[in-house]
Amino acid sequence: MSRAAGRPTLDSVAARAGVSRATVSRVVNGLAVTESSQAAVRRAIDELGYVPNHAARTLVTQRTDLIALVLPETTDRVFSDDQFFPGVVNGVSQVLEQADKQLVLMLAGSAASHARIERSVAARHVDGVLLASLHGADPLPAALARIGIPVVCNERPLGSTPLPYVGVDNLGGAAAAVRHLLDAGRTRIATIAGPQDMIAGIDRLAGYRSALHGSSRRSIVAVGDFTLDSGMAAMRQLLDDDPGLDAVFAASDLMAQGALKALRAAGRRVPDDVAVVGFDDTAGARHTDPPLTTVRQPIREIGRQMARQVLRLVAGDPIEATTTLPTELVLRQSA
Amino acid sequence: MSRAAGRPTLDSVAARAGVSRATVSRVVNGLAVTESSQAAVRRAIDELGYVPNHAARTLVTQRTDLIALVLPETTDRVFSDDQFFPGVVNGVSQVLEQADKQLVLMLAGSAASHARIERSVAARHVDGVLLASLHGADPLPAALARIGIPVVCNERPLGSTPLPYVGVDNLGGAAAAVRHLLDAGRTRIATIAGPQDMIAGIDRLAGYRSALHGSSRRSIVAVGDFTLDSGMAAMRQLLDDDPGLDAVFAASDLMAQGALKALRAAGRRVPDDVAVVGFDDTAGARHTDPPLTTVRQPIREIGRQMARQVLRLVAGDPIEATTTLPTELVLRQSA
DNA sequence: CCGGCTCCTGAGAGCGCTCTCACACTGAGA
DNA sequence: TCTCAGTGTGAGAGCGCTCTCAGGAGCCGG
Repeated sequence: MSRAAGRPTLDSVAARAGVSRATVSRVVNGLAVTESSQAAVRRAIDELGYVPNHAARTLVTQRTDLIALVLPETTDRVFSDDQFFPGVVNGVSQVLEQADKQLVLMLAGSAASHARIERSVAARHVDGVLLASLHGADPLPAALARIGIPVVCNERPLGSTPLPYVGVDNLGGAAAAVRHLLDAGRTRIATIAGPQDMIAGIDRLAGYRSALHGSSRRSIVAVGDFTLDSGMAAMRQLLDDDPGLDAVFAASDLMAQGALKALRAAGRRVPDDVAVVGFDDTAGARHTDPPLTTVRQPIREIGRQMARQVLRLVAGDPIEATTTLPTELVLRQSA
Repeated sequence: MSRAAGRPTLDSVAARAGVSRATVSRVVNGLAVTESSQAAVRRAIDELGYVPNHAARTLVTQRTDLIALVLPETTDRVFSDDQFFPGVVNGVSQVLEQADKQLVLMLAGSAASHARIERSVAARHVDGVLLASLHGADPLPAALARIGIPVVCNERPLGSTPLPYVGVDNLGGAAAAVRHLLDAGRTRIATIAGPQDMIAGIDRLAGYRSALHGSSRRSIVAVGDFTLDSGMAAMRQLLDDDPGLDAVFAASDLMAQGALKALRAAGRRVPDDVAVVGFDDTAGARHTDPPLTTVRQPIREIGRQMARQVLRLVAGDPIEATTTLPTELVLRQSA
C-alpha cells in the first residue's frame, strides 16, 4: 500500500526477480552472480525503474561519494573575474564525474560558515575535502586535519599544518617573467605584488626578487590585492616613486590591466616606454590594449590534480605530499 | 570495542546522559523535554563530541538537506568572464547556508553527465534542483519534472515543460538601453544579439525591437554568442552592412567590449561617432575604454531568489511560478 | 560412490537515526 | 477517592541497504 506508492526498493526488485535481496545487491554492485539470475535481476530493475537509495547505502558503507570543495568567499580572488573559481571547479568536477562522485561546494566566508563546514565534515557528510585559495593562517586546515578526513589544499597552506597540496610554480613563473624583461634590456623593473598572506602573492614576489638578485638591478615593489583597482593604484604609486621605471611585473592579470590603465593615464606607452607582464593568462589577457604578455598557470589542471589526489587519499592509496604544476610565459605585445 | 573506536552515536549519548535514545533525539531536534534531561543530554553531547550521522537521519526523514545547482558546462556563458557563474553560486549559497542546506554543484556537459544527474536526482540524492542558464530545448527540465522533484529554473525554460523560474527583465532592460540611445538623438541603432537558443539572447533582441518599433528607425541586427570575440566579429559585420550606424546595443558586456575593439580598429570614436551600450554590468564594464554604459542585472539576487523558491517548494509551500527581477540602465561614458 | 572442494545463494544482523505508540506520572475537577 | 486531561519518557519498529555466514548445488579425484 504505502509501499507501493514509494520508490522501488531492493526488496521489491528481489521479489519481482524471484531472488533474494542479497543477490540483487550483488548484481547492483557487480559481484559474482550466475547469468540467469543476473538477467532476471536486470530485467526487474528496468521494469521497476529501481535506483539504489543513496542514504541507505552510505549508512552501511560509510562512504558518501561526496567531495567538498571549500572556497574562501572573498571578493578579491574568487569572485573577481580572474576565472580562478570557475576554472578550478571545472577541473575538479571533471575528475569527480569520472569517479562518480559529487561535488559539494562550500563557501567559507564568515566564522559561522567555518563552523558549519567543520560540523558538516565531522558528521562525515563528505568523504574528502579540497581547500582552495586560503588566506593567511586559516584555522580550517588544522581543524579538518584534526577530524582526520582526507584533505588536499590548493597551494601550500600557510601555518604549521602539513597537508598535501597542489600548487603551481609561482616562483619559476615570476622569475621567467622578470628574466624576459631583463633579456629585453629593461633596466628598472618594478613589481606589483599580490597580498602577502597568500602563497600566490608571496611566491611571485619571491620569484621576482630572485630573478633580479643575479642582476645588478634593484627591486621596486608595490603591493596590491590582485584586483584591477589595486593594480591601478599600485602603478600610480610606482610611477611616483620611480618615474624612470621601464618595466613592471604584476602578480595577476587583473592588476596588470590596472597598471595598463594607470600607465595610459600617465601618458606612458606600452611597451615602448614601459613593458608590462602579468600572471594568470586569464581570458581577458588576449584582449587588453596592447595584448598582455603574461605567465600562464594551468588553473583547470590544478582542479584536476586536487581531485585526483583526494580520491586517492579517500581510497587509501598513498600520494605525494606536494604537486607543483608548471607555469609558462606567454609572449604577446605588452612586453 | 569496535564501537568505542568509532564516533559517538545517539546510543552512547543516551547511555552517558542516563536517558533513552528517543530523548536524546528530541533534544537534538529541539522538541519538548524537561530541563534536567535537556541539560544532561547537552553535557553528554559536549563531552562525547557527538555529531548526528547525516546518512542515518536522511534514511528515515527522506530529507538530504542537499540542493543541486545544475549548470551547463559551456565555455561561452558559464566559463567566460561575465561572472554569471560565480554570481549565481554566491547568491544561492548565501540563502542555502542560512537554511542549513548544502550545495551540490553539477556541471551538465556531455550526455553522460545528463544521465548521471538524472540518476542522482532519481536516487533522491538531493531535495531540490536549480537549473541555470539552459540552452535551447534541453531535455533535462522535462526529465526532472517527470521524476517529481522540486525544480526552479533560471529564466523561462524553452520547450513545453512549465516550470517555476526566476528571470530578469531582459526585455525592459534592452528597451531602456535603446530608448536611451534614441533620446540621445541616435538615428541608426544596431544590435549585437545573443544566441537565439537562450532566453537572454531572445528577449534582449525582442526588447531592442520593441523599443525601435515606436520610432521610425529600422533594426540592424548581427548575432553573437555572448563572447568578446563574437562581439568583435559582429561589430565588423555591422559596420560593413551599415557604415553609417551611430549606435549599437550589445546583448552582453563581453560582446560590447568586442564591439569597442572593432570600432577602435575601424577608427570610430566612442561615443562621438558610435555610442555603445552593453548588458550585464560585469566587473569589467567600469574599466573599458571608455567605461561602458550598460544594463545591470542583479546576478546574485537571481541566485538568492532561486534558492528561496526551491526551499519553499521543498518545504511544501506554494510559490509563484514566475519571478522577474528588475534591470537597471547604468550610465557611463560609452553612450 | 563418497569425501572434499568450489561456487552461488539466502537468511539475518546490523548501520544510526526518527517517530509512533503506550505507559507513567502529575494535577484539576467531580 | 476516582476520572480525565495533559505531559514527558522509553520501547521498539522500521528506513533501505551491505555483508557475513552457513548451507546447498555441482564437480572433482580417489
